[in-house]
Amino acid sequence: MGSSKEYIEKLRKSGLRPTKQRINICEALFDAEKTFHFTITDLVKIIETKANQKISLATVYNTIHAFQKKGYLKEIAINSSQAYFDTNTTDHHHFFDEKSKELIDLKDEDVHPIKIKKNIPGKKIKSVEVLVRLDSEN
Amino acid sequence: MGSSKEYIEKLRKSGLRPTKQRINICEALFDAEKTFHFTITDLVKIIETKANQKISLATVYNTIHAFQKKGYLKEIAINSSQAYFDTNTTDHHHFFDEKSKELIDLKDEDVHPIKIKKNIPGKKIKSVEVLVRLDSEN
DNA sequence: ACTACAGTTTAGAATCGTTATAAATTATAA
DNA sequence: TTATAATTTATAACGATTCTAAACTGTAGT
Repeated sequence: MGSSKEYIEKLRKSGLRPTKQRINICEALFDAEKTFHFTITDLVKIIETKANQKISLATVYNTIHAFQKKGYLKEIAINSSQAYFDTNTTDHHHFFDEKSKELIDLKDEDVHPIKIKKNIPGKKIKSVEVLVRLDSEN
Repeated sequence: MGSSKEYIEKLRKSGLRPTKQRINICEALFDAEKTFHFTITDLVKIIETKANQKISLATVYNTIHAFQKKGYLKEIAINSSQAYFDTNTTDHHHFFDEKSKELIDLKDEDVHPIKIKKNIPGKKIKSVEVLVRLDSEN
C-alpha cells in the first residue's frame, strides 16, 4: 500500500522527522489492506514482528499521540482500562464485543442518522460516537 | 430522600451487610435530589464530607462494583484514564464537555431513536450508548 | 563532508487509577 | 455470648501511561 518514500513524505509534511522508528510505525499502521483497531501493546507486537526490530514503548506512545493530533488516528472510548485506536478516521460507529474485546466498524448505512436536539450554550458538538456493546446470544 | 432505614433494607435485600460505610456510600449516592455523575475520587470526597468520616479507597471500589452488579449504578465510557459512573441507571445518552470534563444527561427526547441495521451472528445487542463530545464555541 | 543543534529515542523511574492481600474488625445466626 | 463469615482497612502490587535525562540522529548551514 504505502512505500517507505511516501511515509517519509507524509512525516515531513507533518513536521515530524522521518526516523526509522516512525517509518516502522507507519508501515505497521498504514500498509494494511483494511483499517483496523488496536491497543498500544497490540501495535508494539505488530511493529516488532513486521520490522523485526525492537522499539521503545515511549516512542510508540509519543508517535501515536503525534499521529492522533495530526488526525491520522482516532481514539475510541470503550472502557477505562485501556486505550483503543482506529486507523479509520472517518466518522463512523462501533460494535464492541464484550467477550472477545474486539471492535467492529459499523458502516454509515448500518446506523440511522443521529440528530441531537439539545444544545448547550457556548458549546458546539465535536463528535457523536455510538458504541453498541455485544453479548453472546443464549 | 432516603433514610438510613431504607438503605439498610436495600442493602439487606441485595445480600449486602448494612455496614456503616455502605450506608454512608448510599447516602452520598442516593440522598441527592437529582441523579449525578462521578468518578471514584469525587465520591470519596463526597462521602468524607457528608459523613465527616474517613473511608478506605478499597471499600469504595468494592461497594461501587457491588452496586454496579446489582444495577444501582452504571458506568459510562468516556476515555481510558478514569471510570465515570452514573446514578441514573435508565437508558440514556450523554454530552461530555471536553473542557470541564463534565457529563451531562441527554433526555430520550433529545436524541432521535437509534436503529442498528447490522447484526452479528451469535451476538445480541447489550446496550447502545451515544456520547456527544462538546467543544468550546469560537 | 563536517559541525552544531534541535529533535528523537531509549531504558528506566515515576505516576495514576485500580485491584489484590492479609490482618483486624464487625454483623449476624445460633 | 460466641463462633463464623463478611467486611474494612492499610498497604502492596499491578498495568497502562507519562516523565526524565542521557545517548543518538536528522538536518541546516558551512
